[in-house]
Amino acid sequence: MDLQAEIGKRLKQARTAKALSQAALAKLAGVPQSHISKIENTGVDLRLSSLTELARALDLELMLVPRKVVPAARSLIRQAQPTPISLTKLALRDDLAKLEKLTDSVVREHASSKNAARLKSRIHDLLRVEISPSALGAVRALNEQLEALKKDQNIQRMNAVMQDVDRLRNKFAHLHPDATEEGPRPAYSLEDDDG
Amino acid sequence: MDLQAEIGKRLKQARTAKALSQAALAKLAGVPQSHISKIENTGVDLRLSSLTELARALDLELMLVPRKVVPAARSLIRQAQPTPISLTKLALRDDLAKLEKLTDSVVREHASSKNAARLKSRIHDLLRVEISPSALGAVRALNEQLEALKKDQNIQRMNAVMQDVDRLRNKFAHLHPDATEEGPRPAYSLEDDDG
DNA sequence: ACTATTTATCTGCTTTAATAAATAAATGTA
DNA sequence: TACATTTATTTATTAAAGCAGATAAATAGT
Repeated sequence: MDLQAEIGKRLKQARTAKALSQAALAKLAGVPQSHISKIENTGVDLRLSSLTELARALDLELMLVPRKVVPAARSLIRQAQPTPISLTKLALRDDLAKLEKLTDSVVREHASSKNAARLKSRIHDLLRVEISPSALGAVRALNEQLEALKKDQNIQRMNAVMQDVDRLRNKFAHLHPDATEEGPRPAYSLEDDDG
Repeated sequence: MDLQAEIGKRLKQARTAKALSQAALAKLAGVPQSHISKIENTGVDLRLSSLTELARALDLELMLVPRKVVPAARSLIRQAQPTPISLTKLALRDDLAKLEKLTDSVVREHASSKNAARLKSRIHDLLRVEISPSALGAVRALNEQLEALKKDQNIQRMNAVMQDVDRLRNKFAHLHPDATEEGPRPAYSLEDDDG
């Protein structure tokens, strides 16, 4: 990949990381939106002045670094980025929120069903447990099953879901034996427990 | 100072540090010499491609660094530079070489003078001692005196110089008592004794 | 489906870096 | 001083970024 494309990619990454649209960045950096699109997609042989304006707007600074220092500098930059695990944690949060919503939908659609009420109870038990980001896939699978249940309540599928819920809950309840005994502890947290 | 000028200055510094002429760098980087002159002196709003070619030729790399990481990165870069003390050591070497030359000149011009012969002997004693870079100023002052002696031998000035030479030698001979007893040990060395 | 937002693409014009040389001026050395 | 090397300045031309908008196409949300 050539440098222009690389810089363009880096700028796009930084922009999206700050949840800015191209138009918003255009305003901040004093560069037309159409130009930003080109820079991000086809690579442009930017002038220093344009690059530094864009960088400034994205809280970046252009530096000339001695080649032998580059690995160390890269390492510094990497440390300052959100880690993949943090991103997975964010994704897990989203999917757990979705799980709760889908459960409510299923219960609402099948209000008279005892099974539905039981399912809801199971799901809520699960949401009270601290779930590791490694369970992202399993949570997603549950969500898919619930989507299907929403459309068509099937007793067998519902039982299968409840079993999966129980299995998942048991997996993480064992890791935290106090979890079931404490009060309403949040099932997930955004706090950084790296330390 | 604006960024273009700053980059130009940085590039000049890197070039001279590598003892490259503008023409030599021009060849390495594939940029005309005339352009390099302009970049270094008036600042040019360079294109990314040009800047990276110049940087590459100077063992530098362009990086986009998050603002909060910049101080740390600067620190890394500073560590990778020759330290002021190393530069002072180089300067001392130059001035000691000059001292030796000037002495020879003075002696040559006043060949029949006993004082000149004595001075030469004193200077050679001094050059056999390990002199610290902190003595750079004193060595320079001696050189100035010798420049004056070259033009006009003055008995009083010569005596003053000899006293200064003795004083300087005594200062560093005390730090290394073995220096006067060992064989012809070099008076100075470029080796890095930081470790 | 409809609407709002975002991004990609296009047009026409201006500016300036880049290109290719040449040479004047400055600096360094013997 | 003479000569070699280095740097600064100049000329003419070309390419492409930059500027100013406008709008088509894609995406996201309800």
